[in-house]
Amino acid sequence: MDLRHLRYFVTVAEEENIGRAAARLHISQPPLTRQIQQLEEELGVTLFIRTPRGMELTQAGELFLAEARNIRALVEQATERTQRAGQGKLGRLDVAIFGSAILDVIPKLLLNFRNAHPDVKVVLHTMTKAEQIEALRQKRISVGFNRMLVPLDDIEIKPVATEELLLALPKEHVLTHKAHLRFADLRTHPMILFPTGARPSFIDKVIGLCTESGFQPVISQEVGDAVTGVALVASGFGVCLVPESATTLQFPGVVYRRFTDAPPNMNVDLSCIYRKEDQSPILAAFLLTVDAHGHRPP
Amino acid sequence: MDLRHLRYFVTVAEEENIGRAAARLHISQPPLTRQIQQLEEELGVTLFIRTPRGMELTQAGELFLAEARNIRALVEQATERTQRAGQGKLGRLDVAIFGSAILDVIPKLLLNFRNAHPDVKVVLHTMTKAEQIEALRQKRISVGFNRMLVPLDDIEIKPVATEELLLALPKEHVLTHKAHLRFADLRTHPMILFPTGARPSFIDKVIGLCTESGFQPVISQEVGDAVTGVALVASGFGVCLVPESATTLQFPGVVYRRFTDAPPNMNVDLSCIYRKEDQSPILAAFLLTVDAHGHRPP
DNA sequence: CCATCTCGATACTTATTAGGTATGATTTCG
DNA sequence: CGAAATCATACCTAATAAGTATCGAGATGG
Repeated sequence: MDLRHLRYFVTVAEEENIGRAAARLHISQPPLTRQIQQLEEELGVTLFIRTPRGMELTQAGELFLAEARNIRALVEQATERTQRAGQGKLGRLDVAIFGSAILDVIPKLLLNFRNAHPDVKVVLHTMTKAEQIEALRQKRISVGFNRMLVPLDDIEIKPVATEELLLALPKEHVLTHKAHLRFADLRTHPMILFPTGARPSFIDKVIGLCTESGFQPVISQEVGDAVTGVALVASGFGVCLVPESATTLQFPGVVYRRFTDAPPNMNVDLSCIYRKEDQSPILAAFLLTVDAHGHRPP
Repeated sequence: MDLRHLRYFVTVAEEENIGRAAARLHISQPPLTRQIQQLEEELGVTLFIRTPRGMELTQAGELFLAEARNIRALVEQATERTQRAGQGKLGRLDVAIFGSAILDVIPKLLLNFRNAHPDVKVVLHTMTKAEQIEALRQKRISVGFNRMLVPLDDIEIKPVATEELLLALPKEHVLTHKAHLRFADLRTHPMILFPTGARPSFIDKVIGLCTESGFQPVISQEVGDAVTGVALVASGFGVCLVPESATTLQFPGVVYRRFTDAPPNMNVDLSCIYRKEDQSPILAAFLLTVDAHGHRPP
């Protein structure tokens, strides 16, 4: 039995006449007669009573008509849904983020993507950098977001945003009142660094900048993420260098200051990573959204 | 797209390997490769990632796999159900009965049929003889039960049972105490006759018997059916000739008596009627049940 | 009441397409 | 680096669906 048989059968049942049905199907009458006979023979059931006026469904035929229509509708629906899935418009995307990345750029990105692809279920997973790479390789996720990524053979790195580094410091701190804040001013002030965990990471960027400026940072405390860092700033543990997006965190007693001598390398990247060989249309659509988002003035 | 495509697709998805799938399908590998390509082309969707280790479903492929399995199961179910319908094991049978036929033989018959064909929904309609014939012709019913039927061109009549006529009479009636009740004894006793309505019917049978015995019945009352007749016997309106099956009706104060001189024609038939050209397997199954039921000692 | 029409069935031919054989291209693995 | 495994391609054969012409049984209408 074929879907053709069902199509033919439904048409004959609707027209109650083989000739008219054949015309509607754009074939001639004899093959249609034969296909119906074939269907009846295969089922072992008489589906039509042949009368001199045409074809009349038997009770079994009535039942089969309902089933055939249902099956045809399901086939159409399956086709449509599969095509939508193939175009990246239907399905699921597992995305990994790191602790404090959920601050500014990524939520906007996800919101854009959800608006453009409402039937793609985006599932967020919080993972460290190492966990993200392992999860990518095991295909538990399709995209990860992170900073300070080192190239790998099988993982593509796509820059999403570059953020300037700002200084988070207590409202009453001596540096707060300087007209021109320079990076070298940090030399003697205790600093909160983050994140602990896998290297290289943001912490190395900060230490590198200090070294370039000719000093070793005075480390007050190492913490897990920017949120904790800024919380400690509020508590007077010291100052903390944070990416610009962290300014979303408004702590009472904490202010953010830009450096007036910011060198070109004094910013930190945010990238997304995915398997190089991943051809998933949903990923492709997601990367398009990332591109669209990325094109904004520096 | 064909059901073949679905079958092939599901097999390849299950084996994750075209060669093994081809073996399971008892075809060679190249045509299977082509059919899968064809399916992908028609859908416009990549269903598999080809790797040197085999075929791996894409996300769209996973979705299509679920749909394809579902469709295949439905096709199988549709086939099965249609075949059961074609064998008269599934469907609906509309049966007409007359007022008091629901007393003995017909309920037993219907019960037998329901046990043998539990998935055939039997729908009972109460109709007069004329209504039954009209409903048969309009295909609103498939079978009718009645008595005293006259042959028609398009309607087949199949005898179901022959019942002796008994006399229903009040417990205190003078005839109750006669050792040998003869038909001619009815000559002077007021009788209740039934049914009113289309002729010929049971009433004509009774009048005919009286005429044969050489008298005109004294008509006390004409009523619609046996139930009403026996009820009036209980109320003292007179005696009433009823088919044997009416003895199921046990009224206080009413007794039934057999005639000792019952002539061969002193019984009444119960028949079923159906369209001569009706080839419905459900009807055929029902008539088989009627035959099986009919074979019982007189 | 017979000619005519309608409808499905059949016989035969043609065209399409599924399936088979042989082989190629590529990757993995010992 | 050779061998094995995997899917893809080219080409041919076989199965089957579709087309043409015609038949035969009932209805229809002058």
